[in-house]
Amino acid sequence: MDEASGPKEGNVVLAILVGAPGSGKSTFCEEVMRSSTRPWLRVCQDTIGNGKAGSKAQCLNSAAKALKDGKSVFIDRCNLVKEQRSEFIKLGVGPEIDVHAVVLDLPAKLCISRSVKRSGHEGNLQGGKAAAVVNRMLQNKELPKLSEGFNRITFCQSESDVKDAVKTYGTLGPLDNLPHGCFGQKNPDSKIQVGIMKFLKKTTVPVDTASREKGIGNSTSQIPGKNDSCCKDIENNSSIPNDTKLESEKVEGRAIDYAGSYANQVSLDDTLTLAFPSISTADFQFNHEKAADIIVEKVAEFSNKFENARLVLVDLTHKSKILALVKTKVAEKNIDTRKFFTHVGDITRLYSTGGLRCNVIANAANWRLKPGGGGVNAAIFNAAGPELESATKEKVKSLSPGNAVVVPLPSSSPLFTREGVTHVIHVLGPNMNPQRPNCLNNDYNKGCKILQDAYTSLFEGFVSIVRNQAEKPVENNVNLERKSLEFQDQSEGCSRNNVTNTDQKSKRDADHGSEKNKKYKGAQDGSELTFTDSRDQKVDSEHRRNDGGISKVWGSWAQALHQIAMHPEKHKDDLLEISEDVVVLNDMFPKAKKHLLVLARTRGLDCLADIQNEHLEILKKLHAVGLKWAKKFLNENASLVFRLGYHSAPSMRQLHLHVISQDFESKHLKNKKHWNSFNTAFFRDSVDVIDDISNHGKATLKDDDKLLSMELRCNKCRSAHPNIPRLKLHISNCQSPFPSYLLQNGRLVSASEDTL
DNA sequence: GTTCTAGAAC
DNA sequence: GTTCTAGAAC
Repeated sequence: MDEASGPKEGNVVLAILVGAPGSGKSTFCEEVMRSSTRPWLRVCQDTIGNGKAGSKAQCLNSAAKALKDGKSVFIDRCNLVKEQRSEFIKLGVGPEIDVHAVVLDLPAKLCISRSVKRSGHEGNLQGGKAAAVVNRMLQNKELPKLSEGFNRITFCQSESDVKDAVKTYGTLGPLDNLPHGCFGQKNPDSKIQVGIMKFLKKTTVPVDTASREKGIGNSTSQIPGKNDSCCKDIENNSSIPNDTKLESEKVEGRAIDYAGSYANQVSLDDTLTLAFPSISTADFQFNHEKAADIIVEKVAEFSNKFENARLVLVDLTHKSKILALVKTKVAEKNIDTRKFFTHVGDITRLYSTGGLRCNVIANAANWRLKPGGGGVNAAIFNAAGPELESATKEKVKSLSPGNAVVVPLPSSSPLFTREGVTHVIHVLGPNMNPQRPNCLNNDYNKGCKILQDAYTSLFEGFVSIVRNQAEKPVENNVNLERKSLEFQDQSEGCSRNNVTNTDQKSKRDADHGSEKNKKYKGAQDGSELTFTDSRDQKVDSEHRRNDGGISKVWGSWAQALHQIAMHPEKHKDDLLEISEDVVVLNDMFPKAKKHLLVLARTRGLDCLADIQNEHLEILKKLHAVGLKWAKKFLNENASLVFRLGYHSAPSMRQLHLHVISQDFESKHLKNKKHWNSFNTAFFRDSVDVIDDISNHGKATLKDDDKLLSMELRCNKCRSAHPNIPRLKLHISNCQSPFPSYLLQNGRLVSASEDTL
C-alpha cells in the first residue's frame, strides 16, 4: 500500500471506473451521485451517443468539459486495459484534479450472472454471449497501478467493498479530498499471474488426455469432472468474504481463487462442446450403417475446422448400435479424439450426471419444432422448459429435412442454469418411417443427401457459435457492441441459409439506434425465405456448404451466377454457351483482355470447398469447356496466354472456372485484391484442383486474406510494385517468361501448345 | 462482385 | 495529388 501523500483542498475528482460488464459500475455511480453533495457527471459510453453507440472521443470531450466546469466526473466504461485508461488519465493532468480509479474487481461469476440477467442495460450485452464476453474481457484485464497516473486507486473485491467505496465517495463533499494511494487491494498482480498459469497448466491438460484416452476406448466418456469440481471447490472458497488486511497467506489464497475462476473459463469457454444425438436413426428408422458413415464423414469434415471445440455423439445406452458403429468407423479414420468422441448418457443431463460440459446440444427435432413425440425431442423440450419452446417459436415455425436452426437458450431455462447449455440446435433429418410425415420410402439416395445436409447444417450452426465465442477479446464497450453486431450479421447469414440463429429479442427491443434494426430486418427477411421456397427445398442447405467450417454467407449481389446457372434460358443473350451441365459467359467485369467464366450448373455446388469425389466429372467438364474456349480465342489472337482456375474463396455463389488471359489489361482490374486473386496461391489452377480431387477427394484451399493483400508482384518476372498503376505499367512491358511453376502441368494454355 | 465515400498515408 | 483502406450499400 502506498503512502498517502498530502491531498489538496477540494480537488475535482476524475474517477475512472474499472470493471467488467455486470461489475456494477453504473450502479456505483448512481448510488454515489444520489447521496453526494458535490456535482458529479457520469460519462457513460453506452448512453453518450443518445441511442447510438458512443465513441471514446465523445466521452473524452464530455469529461473534459465537465472537469473544466469544476464538476467531478465518473468515467463509466470498462477500462480494463491500461491503454483504454490512459487517455482519460491525461484529462486529469493539473494540480486541481485528482485522478482516481475505482476497481470493481468482483468474481467473474457474479458479473456474468448479472450481465446475463440484464436486458434493458444501455450496453446491450445480452444473454448467453455475455458470459463469453465477460470472460474474454477479464482474461485481458490489467489492474490499474498508481504509475499510470492515478492519485488514488480503490479496489473492491466483494460487494461489501463496493458498499464501502460508495460510502467513501458518496460522503465526499465539495471541499473534501480523499487520501492518495492504493486501497483495498488484497492480491498483488504478479502473484496472481503465476497462480493462474500454474493452475491452467494443471487443469487444461487432464481435460485433453481424459478425452483422448477415454473418448474412443470407453463408451462412457468422463471428461471434465475432476478439474471442474476442483474449480467449484475453489470458487466456494472465494465466495467467503475476505475483508481482512493484507497478509501473505491471504495473498496466496486469493491467488488460487483467481486461478480457479480462470480455470473455469477454460472448461466453459475454451472447449466449446456440441453434444448431438444420432439423427434419424431412432424413430425415423434410417439405416444405421449408412447413418454411421455419414456421421463419421461429417465429423471428419468439421472436426479440423476448429481449435477449442469438440463434437460428442451421445446415446442413452451402452448397447447403442449407432454408437458402436460410429466408434468402429471413426477409429479407422484419423480423427482427433479430443475433437470427437462418443458418450453414453442423457443428453439433457450431461453435466449434472456425466460431468460432461456441453454448451450446445442438438435436438433431433420434428418439422413443427414442437415438444412431445418421444425420444430426444421430448426429453430436451421437457428439460429446457417452456423457454426453449418460446425461443424457438419466436424465430421459426417449421424446419424442412436436412436443415438445422440454432436457438440461444434463455438463461432462465433449467438446461442453461443446471447444465450450462447456452444453445440448442434443432435438426431435422430424413424420415424412413412410413408412420411419420415425409417418408422417403427407402430412397437412400435422397435420404443420405438429406442426412448429410442435416449434419452439415448442425455442425455449421455449432461452428457459428464457436466462431462467435472465439472472437478476439473486446477492448471497450464500443467494440463490444460491434462484436455483437457482427454476430448478428453472422446469424443473419445463417438464417438465410436455414441455420437460423435466433438472437436475443431484447436486443431488438432495446432502444439502440437504427443501424442494428436495419441489420436485424435483414435477418428476418432471410429466415422467411427459408421455409417458403418449397420447390427448391434443398437450395438453402446446399448453398451454404463450403469448407465445412465457416458458414459462408452469400449476399444478394453474389447470387447472379447462381441464378444464371439455374435458369440459363432467362439470360440467353448474355451467355456464350449453354449445355446440360455448364454455362459459359464473359465475366461482367473482365480483369484481362479475355476473361470467361464457365459455370457448373450443379445445384448446391457453390465453391471449391463444396467439391467432393463425386464432382470430379463436372470439374473435368468445366476444364474441357474452358480449354475449348481458350483455344478458340487463341485462334483469333495467338499472342494470348490463358490460365484456368478457381478462386479459393469466391465472392460469387455457384462454382465457376475462370478462363483468363494473362495480360491483365483491363480497366476493371483496380485493386490489390483483384490482382492477387488471380496471381497468388488464392487462385487454384484447374489442373491442380482436378489432381486434388482425384488424389485426396477434396480441393486444397488457400483462402487466407493475407494472400489477397500481399505485395503486388509481376506474374512473369515476380518483381514487386508499389501500386496498381505502376504494376500495370510494368506488366504491359515485361518480357520475362512465365515462372517455371506455371509452365508445368498445363497450367498455362498458349497458342504453341494449341498447335501440338 | 461493384460503387461510393471519407480519411489516412504517402 | 494519388493510393489505400474500411465501411456501407447494392
